[in-house]
Amino acid sequence: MLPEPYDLLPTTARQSQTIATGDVLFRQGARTLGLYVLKTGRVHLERVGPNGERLIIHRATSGTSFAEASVFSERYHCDAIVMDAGALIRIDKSAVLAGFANPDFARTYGRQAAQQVQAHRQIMEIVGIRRAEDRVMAGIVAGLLEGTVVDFAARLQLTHEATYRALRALVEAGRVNNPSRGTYRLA
Amino acid sequence: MLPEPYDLLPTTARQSQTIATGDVLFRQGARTLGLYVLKTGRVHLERVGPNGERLIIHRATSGTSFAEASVFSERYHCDAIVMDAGALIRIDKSAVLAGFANPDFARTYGRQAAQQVQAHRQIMEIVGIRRAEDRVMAGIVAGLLEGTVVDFAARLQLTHEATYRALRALVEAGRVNNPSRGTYRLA
DNA sequence: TCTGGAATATGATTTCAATCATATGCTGCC
DNA sequence: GGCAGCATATGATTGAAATCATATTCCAGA
Repeated sequence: MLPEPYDLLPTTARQSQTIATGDVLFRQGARTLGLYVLKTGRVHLERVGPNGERLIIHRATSGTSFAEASVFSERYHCDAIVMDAGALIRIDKSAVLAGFANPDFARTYGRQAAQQVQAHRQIMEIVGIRRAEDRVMAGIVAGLLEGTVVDFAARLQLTHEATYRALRALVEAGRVNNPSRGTYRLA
Repeated sequence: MLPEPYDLLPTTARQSQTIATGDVLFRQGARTLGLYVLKTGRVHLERVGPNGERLIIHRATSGTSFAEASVFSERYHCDAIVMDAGALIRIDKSAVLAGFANPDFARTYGRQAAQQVQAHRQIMEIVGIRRAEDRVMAGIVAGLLEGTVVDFAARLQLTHEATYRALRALVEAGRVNNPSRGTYRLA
């Protein structure tokens, strides 16, 4: 199903569509239609700087929403380009704006957003840790190691090699257990 | 005055207080009172991991709010410790929750939160750029260089030395102008 | 006006993560 | 069953940012 809080909006507010690599969902300056929930595939949000520099704003991954702020804007402020084919749901801007009149939707939206902000702040703190070993340890303590080590490394802004080495060092220091190939947990 | 959207809440929902270094605003597990807007000073949010590891969750700076998610929780999930003396305003949890019944407050909250999420995503993308010179350039294009270079460096998760060197390299490459000591802008 | 602290700025050295390379195990699929 | 692709894992080398050091400028405040 749709992630909170958008599951509370009328089903008429959603449009499913499949996307192919290279598709452009919207362009900087185009009138805003709403936000998107990516089911599968990959989408990049890119902005062109004042002197023509391309700048990636965000890389959306499966299960996440993007362009939420477009709901409060007349025009998109970046391009959305499909990197890997997949599927997504577009959620009407007007439905979201109307949804804020429903305290249930509004509170759920607020809770989700506040938790997301907190998670971002924590990741930024962790990414600011210089030593790979300390960073990986903090990432584990924060519960960021749930999927593959490769994904974990990307979230920590480390190469997977550096992450594997740090994991091994932590295991050798007795701070982390490695019960089986590819699984690590706090000692 | 108070930053959006909290300026829309009744003044009775606010309590001003001064804070001294070492003060503890709340502890992990304590009943939640609400969120805070820091006027001056510095506050750290810290969490204790399952095995007793101290982990900084967030470092709040002047003019920003923190513990927003506590509004949706029974207990605080981290400690708030004053690092530098200053002043702050506490905003009642119940007033915020009640505020969501007001569509104007709810939409303003939603807009603020969505924009903050976007800003965080962009900073995370920029921080993921490995080369200091590219990172600094992206930071400038994104408009992150507004205060001091020292603050800019901290936002980029670079040392200020590395940032100064990157700025000099960008100036020498003609990509950035340095009209006067301490001021840099796109060429 | 003097002084202390912070920002600006840059040089020298070190360290440690990125990069490059290689190997193995696992999984899905043709 | 075999092959392709990916995650896991680790070694060797390189490169670039951190660290350490130092100097100047600027500003606030005593």
